[in-house]
Amino acid sequence: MTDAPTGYDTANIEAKWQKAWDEAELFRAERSDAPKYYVLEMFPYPSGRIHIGHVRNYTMGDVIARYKMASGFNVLHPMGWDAFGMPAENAAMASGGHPKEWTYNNIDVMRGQMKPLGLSIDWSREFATCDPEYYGQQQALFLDMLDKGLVYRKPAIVNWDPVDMTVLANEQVIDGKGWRSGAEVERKELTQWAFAISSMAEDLLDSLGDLKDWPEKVRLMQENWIGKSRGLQMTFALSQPAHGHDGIEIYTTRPDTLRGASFIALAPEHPLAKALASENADLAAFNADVRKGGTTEEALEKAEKRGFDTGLTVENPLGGTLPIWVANFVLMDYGTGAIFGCPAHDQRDLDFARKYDLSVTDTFVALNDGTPVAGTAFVPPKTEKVLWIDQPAGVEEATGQEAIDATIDWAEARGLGTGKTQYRLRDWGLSRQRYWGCPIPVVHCDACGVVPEKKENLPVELPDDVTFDVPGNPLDRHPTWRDVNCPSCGKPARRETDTMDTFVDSSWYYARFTAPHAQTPTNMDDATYWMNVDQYIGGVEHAILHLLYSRFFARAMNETGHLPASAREPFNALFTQGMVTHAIFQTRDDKGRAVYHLPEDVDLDTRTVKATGETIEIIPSAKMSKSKKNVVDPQDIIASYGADTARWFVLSDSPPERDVEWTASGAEATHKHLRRVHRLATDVARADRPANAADADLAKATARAIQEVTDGIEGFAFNKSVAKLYEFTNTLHKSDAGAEARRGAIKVLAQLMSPMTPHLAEEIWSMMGGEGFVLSAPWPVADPALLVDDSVTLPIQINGKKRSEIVVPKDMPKAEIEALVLQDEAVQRILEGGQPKKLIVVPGRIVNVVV
RNA sequence: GCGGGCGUGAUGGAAUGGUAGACAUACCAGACUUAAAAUCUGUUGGGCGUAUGCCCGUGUGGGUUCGACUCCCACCGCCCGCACCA
Repeated sequence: MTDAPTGYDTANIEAKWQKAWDEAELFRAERSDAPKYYVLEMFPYPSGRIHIGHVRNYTMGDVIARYKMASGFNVLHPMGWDAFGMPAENAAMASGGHPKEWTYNNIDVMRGQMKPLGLSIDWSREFATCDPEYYGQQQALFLDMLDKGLVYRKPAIVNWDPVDMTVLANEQVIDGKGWRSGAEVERKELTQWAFAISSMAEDLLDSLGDLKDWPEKVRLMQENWIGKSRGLQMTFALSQPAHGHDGIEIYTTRPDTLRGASFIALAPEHPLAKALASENADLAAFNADVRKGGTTEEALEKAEKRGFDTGLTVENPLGGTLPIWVANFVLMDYGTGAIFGCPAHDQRDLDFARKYDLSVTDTFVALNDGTPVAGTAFVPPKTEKVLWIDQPAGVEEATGQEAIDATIDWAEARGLGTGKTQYRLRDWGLSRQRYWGCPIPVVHCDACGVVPEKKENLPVELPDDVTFDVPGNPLDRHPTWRDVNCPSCGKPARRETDTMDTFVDSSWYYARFTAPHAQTPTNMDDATYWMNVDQYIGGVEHAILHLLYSRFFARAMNETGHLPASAREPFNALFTQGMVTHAIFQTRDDKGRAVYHLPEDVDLDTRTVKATGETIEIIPSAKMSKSKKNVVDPQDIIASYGADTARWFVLSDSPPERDVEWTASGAEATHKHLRRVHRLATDVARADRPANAADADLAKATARAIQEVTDGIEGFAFNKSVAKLYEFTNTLHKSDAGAEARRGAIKVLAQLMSPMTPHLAEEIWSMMGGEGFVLSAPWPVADPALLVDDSVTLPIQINGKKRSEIVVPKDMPKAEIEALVLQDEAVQRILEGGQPKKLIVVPGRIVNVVV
C-alpha cells in the first residue's frame, strides 16, 4: 500500500530489505565455530496455495530463528515440500494432468507466495520429497534397514473396495462405503512391508521422560499410544480338542477378574475361528459379515458388538466351563487375539453378556457399598481399594493393581500362565498400492524370493508414462517398468509395485536438511554439527504418528550408521501451534440449506449480504475451508498491508498454541499500528529536544521492554511480546525525553520488533543510523539496575477480597508491614477496633486480613 | 467408543495459588476539520448508588485453601488424534 503522507510504503520497504538480505546471503547456513541453532517448522504439503495458517506457522519459526541469530547463534532454518501423496493422484484423476506436473507447479506457486513474507530461510537447502535425489536416498535407507531386520513383510488388513477392486485409504471410506463406487467396503488381508517400530517400544516410551521441552500433552498422548501394560498370558484347556487346538491362549490386563469370567471371545481372524468357519457355514457367514466396514479403530469400536456361539467350551481353572464365542470387538492385532470376558467389570463385556444372556458375576465390590448403577459395569480406577470376593490369589481389601500383581504371581506359581508385558503399539505398515510415492526398492523373483535392488541402481525412479483413467495402481499395469530381471540371478522377475507411506518421507527430512545434496542419506559431519533440531514447530494433529515415526527413524538411522547416537531423539524442543480460523458468513436457501458468502460480499455493520440485503448468520472461529468461503489468502493481505502486517497479526492476540481468529478489522488495526511506529520513527529522527529529566523514565521503560519482550519470545508467548511492544510504543510516543534518549529507545524498539516485523525494523534501524542490519546487531540486554523498583505496592485483601493497598519500601520487614496494614483506613473500618483473626503477609506480593 | 486438550467482558486475550479483565479490537464521547477520512485524547465486565463505596462475576455443580480463572471430583459444550489424509 502506498501511503504518501506517512511514507510507510510497504511494497518498496519490504522488497528493498529482502533484496539486501539475499545479496548479503544472511540466511545461508554454513558450519562454523559458533554455537548452532536448528529451527524447523513442519514442512508443507504442496496443496496449491499457502494459507494464513502456514503464515502463522512459519512466522513463529522465523521469530525464533531471527531472535537466535541476533543472540549470536549460527542458525539453520530450512524449508522443503512433503510432496508425495494422494491429492496429486486425485487431481490427475479429476482433470487428467500428471501428479508430477501438478505437484511441481504447486510448489512453484507456493514458494512464490512464501518469499514475500521475508522469512529467514536458507533456500539453497530446499528439496521436495518427490525429487529422485531425495527418494533415492530414502530407498538406500530402506535397504539398510532391511539389512538390520528393521523392515519385514507381514499380513496386514486393508480397506478393500470390491467394485473398484482397489485398496482405499481410510478417508476414502465414508460410512463404511467406498467414496467412488459406493460399495460396502471389506477388510482384506494383504502381505505388506512393515517397520519394526514395536521392537523399540520400550526405548520410545522411556525416552519420553527426557523430552523436557515437549508439551506434556504430547508426551502423554505418545505414552498412551505406546500403551505399555503388564498382564497375564494363560491358556484355557478346551473341553474337547478341536482342529488340532487343545487350548485357547488368552491375554488379559485384568487377571484379577478371572473369577468373574463368563465367556471366551476369539477374533474372527483367530486360527481356531477360521478353522471352525471352514466347516460351519453360519460361522463363515458371520465372519464375512463382521469383516464389512472400514479398518479404523474408531469404526471397529463404534460397530455394534456381535458374537457367534461356537458351541465349544474351555475348562475354567476356578471350576466349571466357559463358552467360546467369536466376537467382532476382539482384535487379532493385540495380545493373542483371544480374551476372556468379565461382564461385571467391563462395559463392553457387560453389553455383550446382556445381549447373549451370559452370566454376570461380581469379583469385587466398592468398600463404601455405594449403590451400583443398573446396567453399568463397576470399573473403579486401578488405584482404588475395593473389597474382593473369593479372590483366588487371596486378597481381600486391596486395589485393583495389587490384585492384578497377586493374581499373576498366583497363576505363575500354579503354572496356569505367565506375566507378560504388552504394548498397544503395532508395527508400522508402510506399503501403499499407489503410484505417487517412493517406490519400494525390491524385486520379487520366483527363484530367489524377495531380492533387494542393488544400491548402484538407485534411485528406482517412478515412470512418467502412466494414466489414471482406471482405478488402482498404474505401476501394477506398467509392464516395461514392472517386469525386470532379478538383480541376483538375472532371470525374469517382477518389481515391487507398492510405494511407501508418505509418513516415511517426513520421518527423516529433518536429517536430510543438514546435507540436502549428499550422495548418501546424510553426511555424518554435517549431521553431527547440525542435529538435533533445537526447536520443532507444527500442528498438534501430528502429536502421535508423525512424531513417533520420526523418533523411530532417528533411532533406525543411528543403527544403520546415518545419524550419531546423540541424534536418536531428534527434536530437543517441540511447540504445537494452533490454527488460524475465520468466521463463516451464511444465509439459508428456501430448503433451509446453508449458503456461504465471501467476506467481501457482506456488510458487517448491518449483518447483511450486500447484493441482496439478506440477513447473515455469523459462525465465529471456524476452520478455514474453501467450500465455506472463509479462507484468507496471504497474498491479498500482503498486497494491501504488507508482509509485516500479516506477520504481526498472526502473532498477536492469541497465544501461539491456541487458535487465532483472522478478522479484517484486526488486520486493518495492525497495519495502523505499524504505520504509527513508522511515523514515530520519522518524527524522532528529526527531533532535537535536549536531554532532560524524562530520559531516566524512558531508560527504565526500555529496560523493562527488553526484559518482557525477550521473556515472551523465550517462553513462546509471542502474543505477550506483542502486547509489551504496544505498551512500549505508547510509552515512547508519550515520552518527553530528549532526542538522543528517544533515538536510543527507538533503536531498541526496532531490535525488539525485528523478529516479528523484520522489514519495518530494518527500515527504522537504518533511519536511526544503525550500523549494518538490525538482524546482525546483538540482541539488547536489559540493565538489571533499571529493572528493580525501590518500593512495591501491596494490595490488602480482607477475607480474600482486595479492599485497599499500601506502598512500602521493597524490603520492609514483615512486622513493620503488619503494623502499617493495621493502621490502614479500610482495615480499621472493618475491624471496628477489634483484632484480626489472622494476618497473612506474602512479602512483595500481597497482604490478607482474616476477620 | 477410546486417548488428549480447551472453555475468562461485545470480541481476541492477560493473570497458572496472591489486585480478575494487562494489551488489542469494537463501541461511545471529546479535540482537530466547512465536512468526512486520517490522526490525537478519554470512557467502557454487570448491577445498585450523587459519592467514599457495596453486591455479583472466569462453561455448570460440588470440594480443598487465609485466598481458586489457576488445584481436586462430577457434569456440559467445542476442538485434535485413533495407525492408508497430510
